[in-house]
Amino acid sequence: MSEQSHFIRDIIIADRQSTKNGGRVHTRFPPEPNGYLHVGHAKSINLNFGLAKEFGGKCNLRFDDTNPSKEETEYVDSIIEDVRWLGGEWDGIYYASDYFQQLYDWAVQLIKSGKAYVCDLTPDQVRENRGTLGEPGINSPYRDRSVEENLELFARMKAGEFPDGSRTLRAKIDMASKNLNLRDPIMYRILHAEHHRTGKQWCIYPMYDYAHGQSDSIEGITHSICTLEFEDHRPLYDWFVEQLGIHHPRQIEFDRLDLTYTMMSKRKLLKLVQDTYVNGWDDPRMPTISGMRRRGYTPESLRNFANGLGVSKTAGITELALLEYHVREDLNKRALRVMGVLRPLKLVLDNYPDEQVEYMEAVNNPEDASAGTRKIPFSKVLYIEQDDFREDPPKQFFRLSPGREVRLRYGYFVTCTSVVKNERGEVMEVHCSFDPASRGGNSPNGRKVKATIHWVSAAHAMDAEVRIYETLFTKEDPNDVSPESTAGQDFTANLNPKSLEVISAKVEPSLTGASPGSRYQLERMGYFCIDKDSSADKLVLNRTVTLKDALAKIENKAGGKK
RNA sequence: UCCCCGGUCGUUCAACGGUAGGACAGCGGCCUUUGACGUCGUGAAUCGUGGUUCGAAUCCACGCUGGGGAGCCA
Repeated sequence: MSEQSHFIRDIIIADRQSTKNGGRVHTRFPPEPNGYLHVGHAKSINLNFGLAKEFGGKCNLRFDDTNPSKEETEYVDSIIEDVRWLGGEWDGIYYASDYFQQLYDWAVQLIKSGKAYVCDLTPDQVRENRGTLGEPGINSPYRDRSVEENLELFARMKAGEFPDGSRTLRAKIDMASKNLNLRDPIMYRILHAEHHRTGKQWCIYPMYDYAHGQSDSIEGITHSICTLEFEDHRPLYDWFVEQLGIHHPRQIEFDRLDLTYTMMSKRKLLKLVQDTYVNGWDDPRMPTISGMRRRGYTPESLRNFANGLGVSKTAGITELALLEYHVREDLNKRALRVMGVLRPLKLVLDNYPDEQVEYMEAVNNPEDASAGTRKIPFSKVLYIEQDDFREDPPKQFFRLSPGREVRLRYGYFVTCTSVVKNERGEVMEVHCSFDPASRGGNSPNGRKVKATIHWVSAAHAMDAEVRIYETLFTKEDPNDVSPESTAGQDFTANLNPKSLEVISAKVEPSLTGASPGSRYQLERMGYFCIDKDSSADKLVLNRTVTLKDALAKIENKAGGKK
């Protein structure tokens, strides 16, 4: 199973052959600490760390912390934890803020060479002078200040003599450029804010465009991989390092990950958290790395997913099904099997001795013989899944129904003899007779049954709270707010009211003491993971993902035909 | 209106002038003490029009179409 090649790998291979950078490969993963990492970042992490590893190079974890008003230490900590969990092995942790002094010195150098100037225009005036997509901008009246004046003003900006927004340092490039990023872009703005690392040491902060390339350069980055929206910034990235005459990393852009039914905008994820549409950044419904970890995803599954994505410049949208495929594949290999009944229906074996308890042997993981077996208590009164019984079974339904025989997994063959209903006509109890010759679920005489269902002994089962998750949004594109819907509607209108369902389930007693984070397959129901909200007397399970469900598919189709 | 980048099965990625292939999804068998897993099979695509060429998904031109771009955000 070799990885597919892609254009970035091809570029790196070509660069190594050309002895550019001395054959070195050095990448970086540069998040801004203004939120939690999400599955989209996993793609970038996988790419940057993966390429470095593949070519015997290095990858830095660098925080792009140039905007103190949005950044927090909490985010730095979570990002480090998430990158580590995903398996990223960084050469070092760096911060753009470590380079503030060097960046400042370089700015002075650009002023001296006549390539930068202090501009006194207000934000509104800057915007007006910038021109439009179709028309050129006009030069700032401060564009031709003398080097001396610029030097003095810039020093005073740094010294804190001016209020926020009153002045900027701009690169002197071309106000008529077709590329708006080249119309004398702002390099520094005044921000009297407390930075999470440098405190109040600085009151001027470099803009992304001025800080990023130079930070890459300082770290000796060879390939600066970023997402497509920075394509238009590349000429500016190149311009700065060329003017400065310093090491010139190559910026390469690729398409960011977009997933159906998933919101990737950090800003909007923040809104979900702040307005409590979800229970924090690590809510298992969130596409954040921490949310997915809590939900039960494994780092391997995320890595395999990211690896299988491919890298291109086509801005597309990946189906959520691909992600689910990778979790199932990984969990199938490693998750221990266990029986649990999500929506219990009482099943009574009329011909089973009242007080008898037998211990049935069950396989822990059919995919892994070394996982061994365990004993599960079996008795006269059991719980089975409500969905596994139908009084009037449709043609394709093979499970339990009046008169029909099925197998209780690892238990016995049982035949439904009668049902007990309440006054509303709902089935409250199912009565069966069992075949003593079928102990363990073995066919006594070659007799076949079409279904095997799971169960739990009523007297021995543990109660568990199970959290069933569906997609957070009802639409493939959460941002698709139909125009007819009243103005003011935003993506929250597409929130799925059924994204979380909490139910009381019955699980086999072997789950006693299961530790938070451990993952299981509840046979026939899906993969689950023990939530951190669990306590000694209360087990809480998150459903990571369902198993593929052939019956559901059949029924959906039948229902769809109507 | 201007600039940049794209357009290959439903989705995603490959094919780098020489047989359009994989994965997921779909469909249909087989297997099955999980309607799971596994396994076998199957349908399904080069945006259009010209041109270059023995030969074009690939090169060129024009058109169509999608994404990005006018933060003192990153």
